Amino acid sequence: MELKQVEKIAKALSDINRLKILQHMQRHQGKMECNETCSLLNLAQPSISHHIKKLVESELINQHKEGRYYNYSLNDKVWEAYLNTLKKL
Amino acid sequence: MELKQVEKIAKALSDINRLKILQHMQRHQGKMECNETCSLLNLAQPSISHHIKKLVESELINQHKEGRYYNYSLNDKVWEAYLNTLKKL
DNA sequence: TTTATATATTTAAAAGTTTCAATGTATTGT
DNA sequence: ACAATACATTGAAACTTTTAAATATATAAA
Repeated sequence: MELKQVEKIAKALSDINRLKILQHMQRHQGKMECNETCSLLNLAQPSISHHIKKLVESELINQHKEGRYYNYSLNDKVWEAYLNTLKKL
Repeated sequence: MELKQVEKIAKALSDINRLKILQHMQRHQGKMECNETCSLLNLAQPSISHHIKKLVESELINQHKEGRYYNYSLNDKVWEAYLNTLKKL
């Protein structure tokens, strides 16, 4: 993976709220409701939306629309590539 | 590793210049001269100093004074813990 | 001991990030 | 169709980061 992409992913991971979002996501098999997440993190809805966007843009996670809701999944390939690039830096 | 520390390390890794510094460091067995690094990255000396400080503060690297120069080494434990925490997030 | 070299610190400007109120859009239930 | 719900976008304030000029400190070399 290029350093530019590593930078982008590290940026996505460099905020405690986004880390908590990822953790929450993982523990709920990608099912995550905005309102619930808002109260979990004590943030307003646009903030959650902004954070999720950063995670999606980093390509760490995929977003699938399911009616009114979204489901999320880790992009394992990108995730692995990030960890491997760092390991071999 | 606590999420707060993951955040700090990710922040340290979230700048292309710091990634290049780490890479350069690794490829030179931790021997790194400031001036050389300045011209490599096209940055002024205080900027390099600032970036290295962030890496040291994140505990990703150790700094050993050797006369007028510094030598650096990866803090393997912290590095591993970071990668493992993310892997198991 | 003076001078040169390597790196750190302070300060301040410019750029980027985080947050949320207000508002917009898409989907579902009545 | 209308109201309710889930989420996105815009715009602006507060805060943080990046950068470098100026200056300081530590070590080595002459």
